[in-house]
Amino acid sequence: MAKRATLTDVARLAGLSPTTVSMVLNERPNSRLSEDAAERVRAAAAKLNYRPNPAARGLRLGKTRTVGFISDEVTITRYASAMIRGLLEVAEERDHTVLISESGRRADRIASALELMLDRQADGIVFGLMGAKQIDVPVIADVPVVLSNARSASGLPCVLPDEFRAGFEAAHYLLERGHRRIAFIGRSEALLDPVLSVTIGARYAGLDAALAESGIEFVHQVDGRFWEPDLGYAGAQEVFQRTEVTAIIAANDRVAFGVYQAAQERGLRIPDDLSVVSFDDEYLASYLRPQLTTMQIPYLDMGRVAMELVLDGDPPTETLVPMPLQERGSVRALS
Amino acid sequence: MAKRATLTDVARLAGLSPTTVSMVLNERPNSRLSEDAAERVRAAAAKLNYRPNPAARGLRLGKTRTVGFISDEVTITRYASAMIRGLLEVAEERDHTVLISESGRRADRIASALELMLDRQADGIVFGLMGAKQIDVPVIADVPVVLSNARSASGLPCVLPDEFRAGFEAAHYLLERGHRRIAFIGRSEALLDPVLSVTIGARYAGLDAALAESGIEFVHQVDGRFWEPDLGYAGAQEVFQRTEVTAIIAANDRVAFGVYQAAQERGLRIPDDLSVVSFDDEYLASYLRPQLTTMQIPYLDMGRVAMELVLDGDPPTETLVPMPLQERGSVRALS
DNA sequence: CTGAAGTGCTAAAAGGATTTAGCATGGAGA
DNA sequence: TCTCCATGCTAAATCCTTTTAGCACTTCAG
Repeated sequence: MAKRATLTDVARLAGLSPTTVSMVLNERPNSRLSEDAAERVRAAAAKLNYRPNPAARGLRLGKTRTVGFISDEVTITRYASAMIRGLLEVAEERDHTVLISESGRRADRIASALELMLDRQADGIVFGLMGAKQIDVPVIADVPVVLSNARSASGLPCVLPDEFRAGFEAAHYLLERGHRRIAFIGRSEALLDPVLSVTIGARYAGLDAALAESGIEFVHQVDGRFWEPDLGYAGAQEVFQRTEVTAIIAANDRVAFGVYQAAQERGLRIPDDLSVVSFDDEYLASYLRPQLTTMQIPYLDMGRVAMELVLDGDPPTETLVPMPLQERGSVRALS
Repeated sequence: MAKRATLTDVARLAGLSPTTVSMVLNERPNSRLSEDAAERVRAAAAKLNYRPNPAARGLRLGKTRTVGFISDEVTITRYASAMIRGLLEVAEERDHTVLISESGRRADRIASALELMLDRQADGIVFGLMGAKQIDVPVIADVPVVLSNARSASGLPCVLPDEFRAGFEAAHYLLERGHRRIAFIGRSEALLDPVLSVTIGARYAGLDAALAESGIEFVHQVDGRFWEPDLGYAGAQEVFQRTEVTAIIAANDRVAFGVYQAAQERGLRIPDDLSVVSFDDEYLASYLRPQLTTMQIPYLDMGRVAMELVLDGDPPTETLVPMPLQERGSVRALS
C-alpha cells in the first residue's frame, strides 16, 4: 500500500497550488475559482484516492469531528446499548466518529473520563446513563454537552424518555380494553429521589392520571423498590390473595417476569385470565410466552437525539423522547 | 477556561526551549539533561496544567494512540457488549482510546468502516463478532488487525473461546456428579458451516469426548439449528416422551429456558428431578429460577486479549480464551 | 598543547492541512 | 491614457509537537 497522498500531491498532479486544492475540496463559499480548475482538482483527488489527514486538519482547525461518549455502564451492559447504536448512526450520517469511555458514577472517574475526552479535543460530549438518574457533571464552557437519559443538578441540556405519557398510555391501553380491576406492582416513594431516578415520578403520575380520567383507582398496589422478578412473584401472589383483578401493571419487565411465574403457578393463563402490561422492553419481554406488551425505553432514539443536539449546538434544556408501546400478546380485550 | 497551554508556553515559563521540554516530558532515553532542568520543566508543566495536543502529536508521529473497533452488532446488541468493556479496560490501562463503528456483516459496510478507521489513522483494528463466525476482512498491511470471536479465511490473527474444553467440562461436570442418563438438545450438522459458526464443532466434540471417556453416550439427542426457547421446549418434551433422563444439556441458555418451561409443565422440578447445564451465560441465565449453571462465553476476556494483542503487535494466529463454568443452582449431585 | 570526546542545551525542519494577504492580468470607466 | 476593480490564483504563515543536527563549552588522553 503506497503512502497516502497529501494535499500537495494532489496539487502537483492538478498543476495547481495546495491552496486552490483545499478551497475546491472544502467548497469554500467566497472563493471564485474556475470550474475548470475545480474539475482538475477533483479528478486528481479521485485518482490519488486522496483522504485528508485528520491530524493535520485537527491541528489547524482545533476541531476533530469527534464526539466523546461517557457512560456509567451503557456500553458495557446489555440493557442500554441501543443508545450507542443511535449515537453511532447519527455520527456516521454527519461524518463524525465517537470516542467511548466508561466510568461508573463515581465523580472522580467521570471527571477523568471527561478530561480524557477534552484532552483528545472532542468537539462535543454526551453523557449517557443506563437508568435515568441525576448526575453531577463538571460544567465545561468549551464544548457542547448533552445528557442522555439523565439530568444534572446544574441544568445541563438533557434528553429523557417521556414517562408521563408512557404511564398514561399504558393504563389507557388497559382501560380502553375494558379493564377496570387493575393492580400495580412497584410503587415506591424512595424512587422519587433524583439520585435513584428522575423519571419514575412521571411514570407514576401518568398512570394515576389515566385512572383518574376514568374515575377509578388501582384495586391494589404493591410497594416495592427493587424491581426484580422476586418482587413481581411475591407481589402477584399478594394481589391474588387480596382481591380479584383482570390486569396487572408491572413496574418493569423483570417484575412482569415474576408475575408470569406466579400466574402460572396459580393456574392463571395470560392473557386469558390475566392481562399484563409493563415498562422497559428488555429483551426478556419478547422471550416470555406470551410475549409481553410493554412501554419501551427509547434508548436508540435518546442516543440519536442526544447526538443531534450535540452536533447542532445550542441544545434546549430538556428534550422528551416518546416511549413507544410494544404491543404484543399479554393483554386481552374484555368483551 | 483559559486557552490550553502549549509546549512553548511551558518552555517559556521554565526558561528553556521547547525541545528540552519535549525531551523531559517524553523521558527520552539518550538525552542527557540536567536534573535541575527536568525539575523546572515538570514544575512548569504542572503549573500550566499542560496537556499535549493529540492532533499535533499525531501529525508528527503518524500515531494516534487510537484503536478502531468494528463489529457486526456487538456494540448495539445486548449479548456481547462485555467485549467492549474488555477492550476499553485495556485501552485505558495503556492510555489509548477506542473508536467504535458498527457494520453488519455485509462486506461493503465492513470495508467502509475499515476505511473510516484507516482515514482516522487508527493504530490498530479489532473486529468483533457477536457469534463466532467466519468473516472476510480485507487484508491490510499497515496496521495490526485482530479478530475477536471470529475467524477469517485469510488467516488473520484471532481470539476465540475454548469451546472444546467448555464442552468437555460441561459434560464432565454432570458425569462427576453421577449423571449417566443425559440428553442433549441442539445438535446440528448445519452449524458446522464456518459461515454460521467456527466453534460449535468444538463444543460438540468436547461434549462427545467427555462422554466417551466415561464410556457412555447421550441417551437421546434432539436435532435443532435454531437455538431459541421453542427448541428447548419441544426438545424437552420429546426427551420426556422417549426416555428417562437425569440431566439435559442445552445448546445455549435460551434453549435451556425452553427446557425449564417444559419441565415445569410436566411437574418436574429443577434440579431435584432434572439437572440442566447449558452454554453462553446470557443474563437470562441468572433470572431463571433456579439460576442456570452454564458455560460462559468470555466476551470480556476476548475483548481484553484482543486489545492486548493489537497493542503489543505481532499477534499469534489463534488464541483461545477459557470459558468459565458459572456454577449456579440447576444441577444436583446424584447420591 | 592539541584533538577528541562528552555535556547540556537549542535552532530549525518536518508533518499536512487551512487561511490570510496579496500578486498578476484584463476590462471598464473617467 | 490612467485608475480602479474584479478575477483567478498562490506564497507563506499558522496550528503544536517531535526530532535531527549542531553549537559552545569543558574535560581528558596522548
